[in-house]
Amino acid sequence: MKHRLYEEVARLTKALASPRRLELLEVLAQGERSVEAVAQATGLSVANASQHLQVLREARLVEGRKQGLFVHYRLAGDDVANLLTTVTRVAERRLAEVDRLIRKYRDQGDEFEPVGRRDLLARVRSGEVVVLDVRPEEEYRAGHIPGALSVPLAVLDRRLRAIPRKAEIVAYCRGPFCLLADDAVRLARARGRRARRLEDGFPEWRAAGLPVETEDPRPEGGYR
Amino acid sequence: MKHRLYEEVARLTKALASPRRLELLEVLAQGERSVEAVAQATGLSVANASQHLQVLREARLVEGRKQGLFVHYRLAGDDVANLLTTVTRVAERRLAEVDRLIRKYRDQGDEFEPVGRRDLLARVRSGEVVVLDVRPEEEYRAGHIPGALSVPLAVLDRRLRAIPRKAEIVAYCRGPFCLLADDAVRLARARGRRARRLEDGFPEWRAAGLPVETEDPRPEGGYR
DNA sequence: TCCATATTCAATTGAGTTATTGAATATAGA
DNA sequence: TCTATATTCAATAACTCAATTGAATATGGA
Repeated sequence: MKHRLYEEVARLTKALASPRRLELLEVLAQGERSVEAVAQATGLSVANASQHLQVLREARLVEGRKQGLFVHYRLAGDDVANLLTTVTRVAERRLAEVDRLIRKYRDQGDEFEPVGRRDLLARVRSGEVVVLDVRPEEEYRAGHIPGALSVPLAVLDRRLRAIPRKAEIVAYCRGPFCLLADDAVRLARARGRRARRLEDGFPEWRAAGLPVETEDPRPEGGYR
Repeated sequence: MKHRLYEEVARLTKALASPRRLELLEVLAQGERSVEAVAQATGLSVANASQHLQVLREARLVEGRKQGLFVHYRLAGDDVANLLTTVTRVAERRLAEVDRLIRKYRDQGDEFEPVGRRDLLARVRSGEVVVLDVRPEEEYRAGHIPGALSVPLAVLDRRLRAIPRKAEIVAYCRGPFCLLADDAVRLARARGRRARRLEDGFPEWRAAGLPVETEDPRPEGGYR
């Protein structure tokens, strides 16, 4: 009956699996607080805070105590505070590791130089690279590099999983001074991918007389 | 910039928030394993195991090493194994606490005696108790106790949240020898609710000439 | 080169989660 | 009793996750 325990552990980790609730716990780690005080401290709406607190209570990570109009919540025990610091420490270590990797790559030299326009087309065709258009979708529809997928920054993290790990990612946006592609590259690298930005952007591509696609041959992106 | 870290911690706990993945980690804690070996050990399909392993890899909880046809996965570090035991220990303690509470209540006497038919109707009307019909939905539709909600066992855990904590829960099923209601009561108590079963079941209720409802006045249950 | 095999991908389906909104409930005090 | 206030409830819409299926990819050996 090992499953029973896994279920229980998962109930607990599920309650922890939300940045909001982690923040709530952090607040409660400082001491007992009313719902409103918690909401204030975290910037959540009162109703939302209340619901999150109930999730935490069902997982027995916090306890509530009603006194007059107020319900005072607090951590359910020292082991909860411990758990919180343990999991945070592991996350910090992982994060530091990622940073270290990135720095190492960056120092390695031209592996992470921006990509030139000339190289790109052939490498897209060969499947060696995946080109991401990280501009808003309307701009993509109005014209984009052939074979590029429309992946606005907001959905990149989610879509990343659907892109083969071995492919190198090349992101582009509106031009050399637009930062969208830089953000995309940073995120992709943080997830362990090889990623570069196109040295300039789509306007320059078009201006150079290179081919442009206006219909999307794989709607929502061939990958997912 | 505290949010950045909460996001990171949540990425990690999200990866842990699945009984399947916890089981995978447990297997990998014993040593390096190929995808197929992991699938075998856990009873998951290979594709499913592979996907879960990738989630774990994105969270940097495991690492993969390709060798020939096989990819060998292993835990990403000692801190992962530690985290795993820490979170399990907390869950165990919570679980034990719940058991203790239940036992305490049970020993307290008639608070947890089954409910008699006579008492029930008045208490439903007063809102003092919530009556749950835990039989399959077809049976509920064919006739049930007035005011009862249809909550088959499979969805009970989910629906429980929508039932006010202060209300006592009374569950019934097919009769005194049917165990559905017992399971429901056990689950509800494990979630910290006051819950009892009806001493017998619906057939006896009907046989006693008590009122029966056949249309559902609050479809899918008035609560959620 | 072709084949067998381990793994991953891509799409789909159903289920669960989150934030938001407005209403309901409960309590203290006038 | 009525009122003001803290909290919770209920419903909804948008998003995210899990399992399944069949196809695609990569590798080692015949």
